[in-house]
Amino acid sequence: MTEARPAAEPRWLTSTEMDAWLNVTQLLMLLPTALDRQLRDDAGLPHAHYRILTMLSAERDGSMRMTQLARRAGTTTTRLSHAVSVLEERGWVERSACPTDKRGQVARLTSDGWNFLRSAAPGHVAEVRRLVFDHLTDDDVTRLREITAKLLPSLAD
Amino acid sequence: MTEARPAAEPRWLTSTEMDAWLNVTQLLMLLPTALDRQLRDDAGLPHAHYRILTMLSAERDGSMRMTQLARRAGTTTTRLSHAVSVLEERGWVERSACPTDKRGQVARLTSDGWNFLRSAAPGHVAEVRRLVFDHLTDDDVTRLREITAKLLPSLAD
DNA sequence: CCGTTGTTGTTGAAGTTTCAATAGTGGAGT
DNA sequence: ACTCCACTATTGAAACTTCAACAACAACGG
Repeated sequence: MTEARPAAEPRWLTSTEMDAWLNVTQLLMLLPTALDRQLRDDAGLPHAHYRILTMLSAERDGSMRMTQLARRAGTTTTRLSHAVSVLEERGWVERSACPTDKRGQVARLTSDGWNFLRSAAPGHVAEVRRLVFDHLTDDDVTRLREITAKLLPSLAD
Repeated sequence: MTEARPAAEPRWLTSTEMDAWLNVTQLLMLLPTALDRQLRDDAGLPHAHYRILTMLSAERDGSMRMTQLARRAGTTTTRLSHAVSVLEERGWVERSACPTDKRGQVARLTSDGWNFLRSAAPGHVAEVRRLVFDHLTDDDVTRLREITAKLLPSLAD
């Protein structure tokens, strides 16, 4: 025998892959921090909470089941449960029992929630432009959409 | 006069930009969570802490000033200070006074720190491959490196 | 109908990040 | 030497996330 099974030399990253990965991880650290800062300063909530509101606002009635909302927002049910509690205290979201499944809860954007989003959106979009799209060509954007689309499926369970 | 200054209609995202942005933000939510889970389960620390160790390991003597380490790791000095306290308790990092600047502190990877990294790296690289590079062509990787390189400068202060 | 298993959503404690405040030192100008 | 401002790093409290445990209901098979 030559070597134990799990000790087989791993396939390390190539030089190009390593460069890309260093950039990606740096972006993973810096971009959320930058988005959080703008939203905290200007609107008083973290990006993850803002995201929950926008996902609700994409529904016609501004409401969604908790589990589905968690999936859409890219978060966990635990995180969502805590977050909705905060958003509920601020009056932007309301919980109600699901009529078709007694286990379920439905989160709904309140009137204040809609108003808040309308007031916060322009500043946030401006920041997203400033941080991201101002630096990219149309072709970059298309390619970014394609590449991210390839990565998402395996991350969504 | 027609309208107040800050109320000018913002430049909303185009359809393509919005698609790309939805993907990017979803990635921003899911990828760190996935990296954290693998590292917590297999190595017992979050990705941000692992990243600090790898940045130290890239230095020949495994040591760096706190502020520079924070920049390299894409974090803040506050976060780093807390993180190094944890890493120090686990025996993977040591602090010492900077000889040339009495305000400064130097973080250094210990022998245990090096050993830990050697043991954790293969599993982590495998996960990075599984989550990211297995889904991308060589051209994708090159393009990803270019696009991220365009975004980083404005994020690094 | 009953037991079993899976799903939904919440909770509390522990760990991590954020924010504001702070102490100590460096550096430039007077 | 002194003043002023910038830089370095840390601290504690509040906010957010993670993890394990749990309660309640749904869905399925016997």
